[in-house]
Amino acid sequence: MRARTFTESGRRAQIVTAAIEVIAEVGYANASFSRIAKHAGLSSTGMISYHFAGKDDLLAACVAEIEQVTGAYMEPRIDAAVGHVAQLRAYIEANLALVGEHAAAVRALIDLVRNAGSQSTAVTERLTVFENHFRAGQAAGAFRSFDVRSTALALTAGLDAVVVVAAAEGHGPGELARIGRELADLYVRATASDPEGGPA
Amino acid sequence: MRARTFTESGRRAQIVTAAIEVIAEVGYANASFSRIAKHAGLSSTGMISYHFAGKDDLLAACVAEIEQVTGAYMEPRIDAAVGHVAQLRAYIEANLALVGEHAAAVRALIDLVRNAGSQSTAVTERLTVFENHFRAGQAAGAFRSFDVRSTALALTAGLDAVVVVAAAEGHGPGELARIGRELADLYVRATASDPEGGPA
Amino acid sequence: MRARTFTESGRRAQIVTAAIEVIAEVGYANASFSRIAKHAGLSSTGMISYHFAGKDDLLAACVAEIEQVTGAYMEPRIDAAVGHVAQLRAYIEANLALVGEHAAAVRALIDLVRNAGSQSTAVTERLTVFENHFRAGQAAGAFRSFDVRSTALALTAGLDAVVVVAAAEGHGPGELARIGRELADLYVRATASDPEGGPA
Amino acid sequence: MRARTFTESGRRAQIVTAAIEVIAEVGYANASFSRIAKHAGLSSTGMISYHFAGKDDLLAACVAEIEQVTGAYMEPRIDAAVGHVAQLRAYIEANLALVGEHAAAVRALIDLVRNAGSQSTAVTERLTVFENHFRAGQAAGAFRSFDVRSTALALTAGLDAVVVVAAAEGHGPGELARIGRELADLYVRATASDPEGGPA
DNA sequence: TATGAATGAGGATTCATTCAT
DNA sequence: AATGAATGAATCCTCATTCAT
Repeated sequence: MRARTFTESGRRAQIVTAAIEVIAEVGYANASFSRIAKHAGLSSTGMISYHFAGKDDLLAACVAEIEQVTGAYMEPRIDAAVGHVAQLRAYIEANLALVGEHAAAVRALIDLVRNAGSQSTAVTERLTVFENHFRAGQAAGAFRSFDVRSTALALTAGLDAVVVVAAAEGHGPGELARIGRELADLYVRATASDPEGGPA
Repeated sequence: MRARTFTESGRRAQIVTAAIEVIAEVGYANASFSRIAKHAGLSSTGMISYHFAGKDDLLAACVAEIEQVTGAYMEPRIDAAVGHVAQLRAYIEANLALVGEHAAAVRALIDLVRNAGSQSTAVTERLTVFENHFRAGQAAGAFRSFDVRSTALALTAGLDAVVVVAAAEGHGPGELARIGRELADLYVRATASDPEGGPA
Repeated sequence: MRARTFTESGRRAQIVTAAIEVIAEVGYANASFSRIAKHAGLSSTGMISYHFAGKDDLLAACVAEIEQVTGAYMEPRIDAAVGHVAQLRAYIEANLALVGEHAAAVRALIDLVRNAGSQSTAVTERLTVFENHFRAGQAAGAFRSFDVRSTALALTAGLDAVVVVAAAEGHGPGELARIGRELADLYVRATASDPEGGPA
Repeated sequence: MRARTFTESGRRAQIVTAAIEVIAEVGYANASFSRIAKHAGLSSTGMISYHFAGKDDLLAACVAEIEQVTGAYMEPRIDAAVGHVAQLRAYIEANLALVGEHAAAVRALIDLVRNAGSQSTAVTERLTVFENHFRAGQAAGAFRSFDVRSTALALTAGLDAVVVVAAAEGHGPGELARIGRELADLYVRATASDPEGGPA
């Protein structure tokens, strides 16, 4: 029933799960210890402070938990794709598909990243992954030459926005797949290497 | 020196300016009346409540003020461009250039949009503008056929992310122009109509 | 149109009238300068502070105004009655009839008396009037022998309560007259001198 | 020393007791959390908010506590009386006697009922009790025919007023008993059924 | 006379955290 | 390991009053 990371155990995991659901429901800004404790069925917030060093610690644990869950879902799908372009497409489509499976986790993660992103190391990681992927793809001729940093930033942020809206609107798998293809098309074209000659 | 909307006067404008700077500095979540009052050199938060009906009112005034300032900067530049594609490019480049002129305003606006966006009408407007622009461009053959909603969402969110980082890093005009061209390239390619034949 | 005491003039009277209406509407506790100023069409509360030494002063002016209005209505009716018992009855019936004519004033007055009564001299006056009336009536054999103080207190407070409810329920003149007779009967019997023999 | 309801325990009861005393001292309108906390020896108002959902909750707890205390005092005395008239008299005399035992509670209760009465169910109850008592007594021939509603209202309000003043003046038991008899006489006469013939 | 901006204390409430048990 | 009471700072907001214009 309850998703739990292998590193978490018992109460910690229970609180993390509750926190994720609360963040998904009321947003990062309104996710107080009070609300989380109530959602977790705890009678006091002291319980949370006891198990976590502070709010940052709890939030970091949430990020870790979500990444564990989402990674387990997305990684095999990405790895199944062959080639830099196909993997980019696979990433995007898997991310949209993920919305259908773990809507709360996805919404919570994006909210967390937006608001507490600067502190977490886990947060900057995805950007680096994208940058490296783009650089490798460029070297292999799969992507055209562009500024990997700005591009990675723009594309991941855009993807997040689409995912959040999709999660909020509660689409079925079919519609999510369609949106995933749309966005993948968009990003693939944006980064595609030019055919011989190329544009002026 | 102080930007002010024609409808604002005296203290109201002063408070709005302070609020924008505070939001840009510490973020929407931490922009309390206390901090804003201190930043504005006011002795109490009652002053703010005196001039604004509530936090929402103040925030709305901030959005209005920023949009006034940014609109005055960007609109002529966009209007100077001819054609749907050129205008898309102009929008993006103008937005990056704006960072050099009004960094605080830009950062504050994006934070405001992210956090209080759902309430404001002004907030959803830009999305609609993009959607309409895409639709018109598609009809004119300037853009390929794509889902205007998801695309508008992804591109505006991506643009915002790049702008925020650029603002935070304090680039000079030259670097900002370069990033603007990069992003414009990215988005133009993403939305370009296919040459004859086109891809499979 | 506007009821005004001869001692009041212009702005003061306007503010007093507004204050009475506000007290009648939202109650003494919620009758802030803000609300009164708004109701009076004034743009600031400073206006009120300018014309009145303080809240107590304004409230005293309200009491005076209301007593002027209600006195003008009730006194002739009471004076028309002959005899102590008949005057008691006339007082009660006139008070209920007054509800139909000046509901707001009556409600405001009772609220004022309840909440600010201890300070005002005007407030304790009615009690004294009742006590004196009872004493005189007792001396004349119209009333039986009872503690005039407790009785005056109990009867005036009971009358007030009935008046408040009657005012709140918006009865027509007929119903108000009926209630007046009911209450007059009650109080006349309560104070009536015993027939020869008297009760056990 | 400290009155406490069986349902209350520890701090809650302590705060309720302090609140009752504060209300009795400075009145409902001025009974702020600040004052109550200070009176209870608490260092912050947060303590109160921690134990009570809000001001309404605290006030409701006060009413419940007082009713518990006063009920325990008055009920046996009323039940000991036989007959409708005797019970009316017993009620009034017990209420005055109660002032000698729990002056603060009585004053606070009346203030609470006056100001926050509309919300509480417990508040309208007494009126209904009186009305039913009168109706039953009328049917039994103990009371004359009168409008039970207006009468119940007038008599309870009058009783409250007398009680409040008596509580404020700090009478001894003897004086309170005298006032009780006075008022009981008054009310019994007011409601007594006519001897054969009846008055003109 | 009149205005309305400014003040600063006080209102209830929520917050993350600590501590004794 | 767990509890839950206690804390006190911080939140936005309303209040009556003052003061310069």
